[in-house]
Amino acid sequence: MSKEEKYDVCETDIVHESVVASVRAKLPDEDLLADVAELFKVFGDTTRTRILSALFEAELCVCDIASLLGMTKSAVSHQLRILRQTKIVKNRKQGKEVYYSLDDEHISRIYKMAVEHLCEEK
Amino acid sequence: MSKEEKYDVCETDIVHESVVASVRAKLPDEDLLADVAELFKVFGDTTRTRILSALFEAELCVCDIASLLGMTKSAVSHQLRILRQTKIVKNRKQGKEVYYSLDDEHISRIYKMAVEHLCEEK
DNA sequence: AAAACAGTTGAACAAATATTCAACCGTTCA
DNA sequence: TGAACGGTTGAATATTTGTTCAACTGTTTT
Repeated sequence: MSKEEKYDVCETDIVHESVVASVRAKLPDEDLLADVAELFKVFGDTTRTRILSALFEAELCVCDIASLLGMTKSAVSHQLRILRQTKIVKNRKQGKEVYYSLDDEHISRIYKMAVEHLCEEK
Repeated sequence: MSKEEKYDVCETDIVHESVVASVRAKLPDEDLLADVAELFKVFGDTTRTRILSALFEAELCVCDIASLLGMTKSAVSHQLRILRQTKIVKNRKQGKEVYYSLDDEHISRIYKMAVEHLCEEK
């Protein structure tokens, strides 16, 4: 146990070893944590939250959303792909148009809860 | 109304104008949306979610957290600053050590809700 | 069949962000 | 007082991520 072992990582002596050990035992596994972070990351972008709050009101095609947000269809489509991959949004093709709507009520509630929280705060 | 006005933004003819108008009227204001996105962005990082799930279990000093996550104190401190600025975490100084704990129960519930949601899904 | 349109995609670019590194501050203890 | 330690900070670097641009697919319409 040379002094050289005590780098910046600080994993010796002074740390409250017993507390750290007990917390470590209770930590959720890394896979779950990664999923949680990924879900929140999806909500953590203004463009996507704008898209979502639009879809809370109605089913919309890409062109509608683009016009609503004042963005190009391309930019919107890119973000819709992310929302689709994370199962937050689903789509339905009709003729030339692709209509998007919310996929998961469960996830919607998380989002609305946050909005309400922030509303109260003000 | 020349043809040149119809760029990629697609804000003419074919769009479902009445639907778009009614949705636009119901959209939350931009400030709120920005706040929502910002809050989620904070949760949207693996390091921060790991820190938070540790603090759910116990109050911890920076050194504890660093050792728990296998990261440098500096990296942890940078992330704690973000969590502090967004009022998700608070700190208490005692001697040389700074102890961190969760600040807002309200926000904690949002986080836990997401974790539960993802647990069920599996 | 060809033109027009809705939407997607991949590469390139620009902006945002996490970690590292080194220097620093404040407290404790010899 | 000064060395040791916990913690913070700012600049630099590396990575991630959002938007743009141009090319493309598939459907409708003439």
